[in-house]
Amino acid sequence: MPEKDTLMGQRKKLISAAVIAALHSARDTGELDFDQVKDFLVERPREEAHGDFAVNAAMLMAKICGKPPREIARIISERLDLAGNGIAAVEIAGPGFLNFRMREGWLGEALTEILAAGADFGRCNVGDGERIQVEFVSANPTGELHMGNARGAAIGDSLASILDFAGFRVEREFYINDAGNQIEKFANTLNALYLMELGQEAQFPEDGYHGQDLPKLIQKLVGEVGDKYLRVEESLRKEYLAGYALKNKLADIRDALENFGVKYDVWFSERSLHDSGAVMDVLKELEERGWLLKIDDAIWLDCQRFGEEKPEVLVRGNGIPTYFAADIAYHKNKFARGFRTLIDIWGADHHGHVARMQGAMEALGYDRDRLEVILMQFVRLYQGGELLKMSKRTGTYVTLNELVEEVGKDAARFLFVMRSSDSLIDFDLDLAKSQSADNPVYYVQYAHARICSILAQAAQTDGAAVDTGLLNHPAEQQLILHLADFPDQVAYAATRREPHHIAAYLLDLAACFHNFYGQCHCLVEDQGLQRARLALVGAVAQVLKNGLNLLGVSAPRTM
RNA sequence: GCGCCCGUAGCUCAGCGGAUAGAGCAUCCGCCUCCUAAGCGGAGGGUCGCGCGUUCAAGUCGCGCCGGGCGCGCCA
Repeated sequence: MPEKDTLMGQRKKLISAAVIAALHSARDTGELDFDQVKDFLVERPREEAHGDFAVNAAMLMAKICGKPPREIARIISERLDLAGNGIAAVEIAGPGFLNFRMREGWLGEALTEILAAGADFGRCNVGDGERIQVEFVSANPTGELHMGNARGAAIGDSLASILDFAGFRVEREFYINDAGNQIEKFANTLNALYLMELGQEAQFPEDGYHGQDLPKLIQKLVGEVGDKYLRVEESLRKEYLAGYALKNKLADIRDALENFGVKYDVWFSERSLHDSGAVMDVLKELEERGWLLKIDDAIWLDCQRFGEEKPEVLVRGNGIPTYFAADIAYHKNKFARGFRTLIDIWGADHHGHVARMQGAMEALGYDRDRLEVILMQFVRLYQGGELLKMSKRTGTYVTLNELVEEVGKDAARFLFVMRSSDSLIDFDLDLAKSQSADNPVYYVQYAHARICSILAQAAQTDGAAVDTGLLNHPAEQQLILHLADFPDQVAYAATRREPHHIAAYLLDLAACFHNFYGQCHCLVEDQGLQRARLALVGAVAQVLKNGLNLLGVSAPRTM
């Protein structure tokens, strides 16, 4: 059961218990015959006419009991003990659903609970204190962050917030790829740029980095140190240049992410794994466990043992370990830090890496399922109706900073996080910029601003108690139902690791509010009714804010 | 060729094995003497890619096709 003690979860539990008791009672009298009750669902039906909660137990038990579903539903309903659990009525419907209607006033009680919980409403405990780490973006510090990184940042940060709200102990981590081939290429590029900037003969490397940010960085460096490194040995110069550039690029990345509302708990250096010997240690461990193969001077992981097509290189013939080797050491390190579950968010182009990474965890004796990888499909950029090919290497890409500047943090984050990570996003820059008022995020934010405006205009509260029983308009009841559902939505999104459900929920809640707004006035003569409605919209504002907060989107008081 | 993801309204996408498949945009028709019209109400628009299977029940699960994206390196 994803919901433990949530508002709706409590009610569902009561109904579930009542149904189970009825089934057992029927078996005791011999009316029904079965070994055990199948796991049935207590859910909120889409149709209002189908009551407050629907149960599919009768349909699931039909085969075991050898009776038609509606017959079983009748037996259950006759044996239900409705006393003391808030259930007002049950009816049999459709193919054998049991539709439950709660006692009048239960929504009022729910609203009271929501108001009491305030900023904490929506918290649940599916995580049960489990330590979980979300690693995301982890872009090479050789360039600027692009749209794909932005999507990863939005998804990762929101997921971490949702997990936290759902009772996990979460840490956000950025893995710095400050070692390996890329860094070598990076250093070569910087070296060439440095020499060129000082008017020296130099050839730009064929596989160098073309980002516009690098020449600027070199100019800045020359301004600081001049030609001091012209006369030192090339390898030392490269090391210095790479170190300088990495420090600067990393600071830029950190700033860009903070502008996007993302803050990490840990920045973890790949290089530190090499320096500390952790990479060598893990290779040794794999060897002791018998997972290594030696072919053509290279050392391979025997991936076929966990069902992969071919072995994978861990140490090249030249003695330099691959990225994969470092990544294994890295993930072992994560487990050693005490995380029960690791979540990595990668681009779809890395999917080939998933199975062997999980396999490597298995080789080290960990349960492979404790490493979860979320693959996100690409962001395709369009401008002027044309596809923009993004390439960090050739320097043609839209940066995260440009995105924040032109589209805005709120709109960009919402756009990324409202879609499932499985779906390929076609991002039309012109549309995002020019028609930003059409962005769904404003629909949600507008609902919040509208409520703040109402609350600001309301006369100060006289402190009298709110009579939630006055909220019996269908639009009011629908609103409360939506509000009450929030904790379950959080639990669901956390369990599935899918932040987009929260965005969908908020759009739904906003729609529900806007509909209510058209039908019911809050500032009315009747003071009792006004108090009740102000309490209701106050709860809506609170839930909108709580939800937007999970997505890293602001809840403006005015728009 | 093999692996992963996707295919749902004209477009972009939701959809926890359940009841009459939804939203936004676009099109059309209404709604500001009234708490923010960045809003609301209504209309049209669907062989849920195709086929077979599992199930009381399939957009949802399984298998096979078709179409698109991405991978398949002593790169990361």
